[in-house]
Amino acid sequence: MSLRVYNTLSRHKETFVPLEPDMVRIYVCGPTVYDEAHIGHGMSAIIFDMIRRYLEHKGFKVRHVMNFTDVDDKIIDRALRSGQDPLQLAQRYIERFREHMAALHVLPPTVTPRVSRTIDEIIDMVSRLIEGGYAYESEGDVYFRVRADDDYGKLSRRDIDHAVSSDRQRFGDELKEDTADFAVWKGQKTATEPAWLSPWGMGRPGWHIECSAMVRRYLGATIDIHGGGNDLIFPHHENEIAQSESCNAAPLARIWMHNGMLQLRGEKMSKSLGNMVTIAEFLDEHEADVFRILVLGSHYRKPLAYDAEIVEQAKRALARLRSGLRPPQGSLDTGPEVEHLLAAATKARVRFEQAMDDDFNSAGALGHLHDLVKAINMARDQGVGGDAFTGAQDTLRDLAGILGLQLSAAAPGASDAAPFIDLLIEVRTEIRKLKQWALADTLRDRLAEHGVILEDSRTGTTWRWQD
RNA sequence: GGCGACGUAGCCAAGUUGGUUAAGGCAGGGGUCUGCAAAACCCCCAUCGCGGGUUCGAGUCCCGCCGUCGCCUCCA
Repeated sequence: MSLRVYNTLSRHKETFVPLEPDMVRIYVCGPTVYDEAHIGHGMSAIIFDMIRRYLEHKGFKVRHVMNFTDVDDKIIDRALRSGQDPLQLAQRYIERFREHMAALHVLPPTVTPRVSRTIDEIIDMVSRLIEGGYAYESEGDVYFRVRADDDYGKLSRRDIDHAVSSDRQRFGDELKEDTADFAVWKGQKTATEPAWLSPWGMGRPGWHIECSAMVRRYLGATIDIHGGGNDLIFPHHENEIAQSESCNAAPLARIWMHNGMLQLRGEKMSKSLGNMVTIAEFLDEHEADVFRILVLGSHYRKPLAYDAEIVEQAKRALARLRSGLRPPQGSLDTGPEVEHLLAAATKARVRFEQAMDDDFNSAGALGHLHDLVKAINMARDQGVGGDAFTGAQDTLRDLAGILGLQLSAAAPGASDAAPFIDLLIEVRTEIRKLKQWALADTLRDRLAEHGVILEDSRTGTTWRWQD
């Protein structure tokens, strides 16, 4: 079955056919690095990581490019206020970002270009735009001539006149021919801001041009998928399209994918509103898989309301998925129970793929994983073991892995305390044989106080760390 | 004001090219197992914001209304 993907440009799901068979070129807008990344960035990263993993699962070779905006007004502001070098400040947050992504098990993109290292390509592109009549210099700045682009506004579905009327009230920018025009190159205003030599004097790139230049350099004129948060549709992606398509005379991206916003207390979480939870804060308290389940548990295009309760629910859902990986308790390897389990594993695989093929419906896919967990647990209760059992667990691990879930709980044996806990359990087992229930229960309760959960079963006592 | 999205059980949420029983998770209730507990398993728990319309048939299409949210300025 073929993959269908919702395209913001057409507002429809389209059958996905890459330009080159077996190869997908994808560009995702990355962060402006002037502060700690928040879980909204994490959400976006996880969504595109899921997409990339699934594409790879489908057999595509994925060339995935994500930029770091390391030259920007806010970086400059922040740096100057604290007496730092803007590029060094950006460098530090790039490193932080990478650490956080690794902690969230987000695969590193194939290439992560930065504005500060793409200046030549940007200048080249700006020059071409000027040559083509799509941009003009004005006192050291260069502006894109929006009126020269006949299909400007096609992505965000707005017409220039509206943009103009709302813009005109805010800016009285005499340097522009038209108030809807936007900067592709900004002349240097003060000696303290980073600047590079260009045909238009010292200056730095406008915000949108970097992505156009990076796409062109690392992926070519036309790519398969261009992605980002839906808050980037206008003006950022609209302007990228304008620049790239005017420069290259080719479509920028076949498919535009946009994820919904993470909202906190009913509002979009953003740095400017100051209502944010950083990735570091989240990971201080919860595992990476919890966040991934939280994000992939709803559709990527929908807004996601974040609060303590959905974190708790995601935590439970994770524990539930993990229950499917507990060892078998029997060795039954033939019979209807085994057949049922095998059928469930096959069904899970098929349904998982169907869901994911339908515009990366990860929430539906997770549901099918839960169905498989139920079948595995039922089989365990029925005494199924052997290859059929471990095979079904492999399927679970495999499918979860496509979503980027680790599912590995902190292994009980991995702690220094493990030998002592095992010893206590041995002693308690003897106590239970003597039916000294009060003492046995006390032991269990006291261990629970230290986060060690004991579970008695016919085959003995097992323990695990509290979730 | 312009553009767009969303509204499914107590909570999260899938399903909308119309068609047998509206996924799944969490919480809750009942039961099995257990010395007890935990875990697991079994059973129960919605007619899809509201009002019209199209149709043999609509959560799924159309119109209106209400509500929530996003973009229109930097933002994943």
